[in-house]
Amino acid sequence: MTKGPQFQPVQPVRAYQRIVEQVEDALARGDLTPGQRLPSERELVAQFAVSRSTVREALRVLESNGVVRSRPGDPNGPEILPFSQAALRKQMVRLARVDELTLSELIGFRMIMDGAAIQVASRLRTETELDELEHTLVAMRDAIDVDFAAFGEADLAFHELIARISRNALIQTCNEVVRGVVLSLISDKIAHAPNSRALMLESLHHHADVVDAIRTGNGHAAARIARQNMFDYYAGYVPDSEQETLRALIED
Amino acid sequence: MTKGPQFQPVQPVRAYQRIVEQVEDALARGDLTPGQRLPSERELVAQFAVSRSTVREALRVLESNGVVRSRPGDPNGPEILPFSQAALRKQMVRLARVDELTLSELIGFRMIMDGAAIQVASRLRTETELDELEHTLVAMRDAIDVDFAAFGEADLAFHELIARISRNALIQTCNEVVRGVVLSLISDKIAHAPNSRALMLESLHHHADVVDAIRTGNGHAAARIARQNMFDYYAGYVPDSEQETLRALIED
DNA sequence: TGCCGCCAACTGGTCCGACCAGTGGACTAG
DNA sequence: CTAGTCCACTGGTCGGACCAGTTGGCGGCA
Repeated sequence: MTKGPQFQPVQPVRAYQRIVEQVEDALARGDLTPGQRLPSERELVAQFAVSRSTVREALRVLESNGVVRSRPGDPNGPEILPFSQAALRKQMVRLARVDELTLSELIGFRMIMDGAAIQVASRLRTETELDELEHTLVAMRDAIDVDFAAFGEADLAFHELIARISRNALIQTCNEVVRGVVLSLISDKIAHAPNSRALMLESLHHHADVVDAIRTGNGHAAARIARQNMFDYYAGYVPDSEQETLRALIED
Repeated sequence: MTKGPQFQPVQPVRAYQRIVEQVEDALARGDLTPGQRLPSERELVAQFAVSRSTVREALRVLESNGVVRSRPGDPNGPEILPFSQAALRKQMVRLARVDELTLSELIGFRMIMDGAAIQVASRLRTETELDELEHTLVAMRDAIDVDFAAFGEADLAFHELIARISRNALIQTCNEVVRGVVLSLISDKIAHAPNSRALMLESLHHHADVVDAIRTGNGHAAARIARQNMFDYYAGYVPDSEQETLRALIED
């Protein structure tokens, strides 16, 4: 067993990295808040005592991370952005294609998250939130007569409301991100399904059942219905060999 | 109701962005795979017909996204990296501090993910995987006599194994990322808990109960035990006002 | 007086050329 | 055949330059 002062491998710290760190730290400390502006690039050159190239590389990193946004000609300078899921989704999309995330894994993830959100929501929901859920059901029914995109939006509103009632922003964010990734993979297939209207109707009925279960406080049943619904909705696009893992999520 | 050719707001596409897109697309198509090398910056200048500043800004974005890594003096050029959770974690940490993600939301998320993974694992596990689980329990028991960090590692190994058995890499990744975020927030508090040894022992017993439930195929019970364990382990660090949402996750 | 249109002073986006400290392979001397 | 040197090339940084676009103020017009 070796002992000693556990040295860490030291890698050179680039100048633009330290600029990024300073900005992010200021943001973490609250010295910088969304909506505020950064000085102009040329002003930052003076403050950080580096060249404009270096400042710009730091700004590109911050911009890519969704921290700031630069607009040409804006006299106020780069804008500090509020957090957005765009960056998180970017990472997940990359994870989906590089690490060969399968569709069944994404759908299984959604079944878990949505089921859990519904289970929690059935406990914490207030009467007014229950009314809101009813309203989203009406909106979904109306959307069926419009087109598939409208139905998708209404469905999104339903699940966003569920996530909000569950009082967990992380569930909400992950749900939306993964939902976006799934749809980007198979939305065209769904839209061209011959029996899309029947699918929408069935999905609507499932959602209504979920709301009923939530009303009676039966979170376990509500969650099971929701998972079953999502399975029925997506299972057709999942290879048979992968469906077993999804079925394991439906069990009582 | 307005109709018409649905014009999209057009924002200028920066040159470095199109370079980033080309590289990411090549990666998505498989023309570029992890381990391969990009041409040198000066070579990219020629291929993309832009200035070196532009190439470098694109490389900084790619590097910040965890796609490539540049090393000074490397004659082989920037390296294409395999996916890492570092970028995903970075986004979540940012989400945690900017959007004021509460500790209870993070813990609730882990309770859900870990519980679901255990539920699925109890169905899909093989005999050899069951043996592996037993081994991680032994490792945890041994680690208690070392120190808290060792116990944390053994605990991590347990949950990673669970996630692997659940056959869902997304669960695995999210679990590890969120776990990292949680620990970065309260690891110091846990390490200085006066009764840390008692906590570790109790946690070990809970884990053993989980494995027993998995062995008998009782996924529902296993998941409930796991969620209860995580609640007991972390609840002390969560404000009373937020504990209600976590309790909603333990119910039968 | 009040409105409108022009203009100048910015902004960020891109390009160029240069220098530096490293790296690593080829080449040479032993 | 090995060990040491050397040099071509790498990425990191710098400074200056030009362009197109935005913006706000100034001046002229109604």
